Amino acid sequence: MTRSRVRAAKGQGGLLREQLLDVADRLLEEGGADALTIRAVATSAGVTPPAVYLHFASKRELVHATCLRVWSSLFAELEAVSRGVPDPVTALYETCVAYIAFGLRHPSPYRLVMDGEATEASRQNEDACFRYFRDKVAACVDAGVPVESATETARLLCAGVHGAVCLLIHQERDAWPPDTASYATRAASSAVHGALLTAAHASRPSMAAVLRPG
Amino acid sequence: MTRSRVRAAKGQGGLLREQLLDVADRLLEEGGADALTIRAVATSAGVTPPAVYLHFASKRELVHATCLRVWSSLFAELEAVSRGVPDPVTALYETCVAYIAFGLRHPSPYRLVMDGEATEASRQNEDACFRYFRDKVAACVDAGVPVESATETARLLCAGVHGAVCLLIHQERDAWPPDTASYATRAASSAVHGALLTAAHASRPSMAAVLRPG
DNA sequence: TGTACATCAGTGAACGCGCGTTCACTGATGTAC
DNA sequence: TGTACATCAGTGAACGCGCGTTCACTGATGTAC
Repeated sequence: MTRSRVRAAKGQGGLLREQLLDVADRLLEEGGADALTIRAVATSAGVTPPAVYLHFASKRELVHATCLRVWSSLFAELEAVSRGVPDPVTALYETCVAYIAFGLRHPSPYRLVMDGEATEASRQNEDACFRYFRDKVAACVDAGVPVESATETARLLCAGVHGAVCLLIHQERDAWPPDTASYATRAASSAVHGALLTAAHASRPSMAAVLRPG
Repeated sequence: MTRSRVRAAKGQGGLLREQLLDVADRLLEEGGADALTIRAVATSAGVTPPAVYLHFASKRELVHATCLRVWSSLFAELEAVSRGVPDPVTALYETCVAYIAFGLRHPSPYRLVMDGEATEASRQNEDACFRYFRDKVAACVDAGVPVESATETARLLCAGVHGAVCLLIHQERDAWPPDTASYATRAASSAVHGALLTAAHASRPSMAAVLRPG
């Protein structure tokens, strides 16, 4: 709530755009998607609601621009984590851990980009995220991990990490898992093992199959 | 949209309550949580909005009652599926498949009960659902499956199946997986294998660990 | 160097909308006398 | 058997709210003459 915002200089009207996006980030982070209204963003930026329309054609575009920022920071974190990890399976695992950690650190933005309405750009980012995982799986395949289809495996993997994030976000207020961090690593481990194992031989689970794996 | 509903007889006012819940189910199923409004429910039941308040104190209570119905049908389907399956691991797997199938068949109700605001009763049902999975895992442990903690394993399992439902719901309009049904069984298989394997020895994923499992 | 003017970043007040909810009322029906 | 009355399922109109969005306006600032 910047009380008396200084009006931007003549050619610098675009400055407000960045400020609005910063505020939108913060409101989303603190109050969830419901807190992301034109009025709240404007007021918190120290400006009146119509001023928002100087930079965004509609609420939809403001939300969309906010989502693009979330995707960018997710990609940045994923790319940072697997640098310098030679073992491709470990790199895949670390990617999963980073993904889950991102979701837990930014629950509302994560939910917005995952559950929000599907624009063309959001679909592209989802695809890019999926391809990122698939490429990491492909690296494992190149190194000799037996997997039928990298694409199928990546799907199983995405389901696993996404589910872990969802459950932890939903239950974190109840302190469901005693230790969130250790659960995140176990969930990542479970997703990697499950996806690679299922994609390798895809046996129907049974006592016999579980007791004599491989 | 029952145009001219016959007014209930003197002692039978409670009949409307069931009709309202039926309508609420249908609206939720067809239009998602946003379509579940007092006005829409009343109109679709052939009644005026204030009539709803004769049977529900608030919108919150109407939604809550609708959620209870969703939980009931989920539990009924889960319980029906593992009857007569002697192998406990297979029973666990079939439970996962049924869970995912339920989510896919009722995407909006599933999302409502999983992501909706947490009332005391909704928390109890979530706990009951979790316990259902944990008991199925415990049966596997009793039969000799090596698992450190049934509770931890059930958490990994819930994350896996929930993630599979979320991703399939979210992507089904794009026909992301070519064959939804086969993906559902693979996701269930991945969740079971991943959870049991991780809970058994919990090795940090690496090339060596993946190539020499067990 | 001074002044008229176009430009541009924002304001202030209002719009229509759908929502949950309230309140005074109605009209049929079973019951007491 | 007939009638007054209490009960009960619903109606009709309206309330206040927050929302996205629009429109006419303002006032500072750079620029042309």
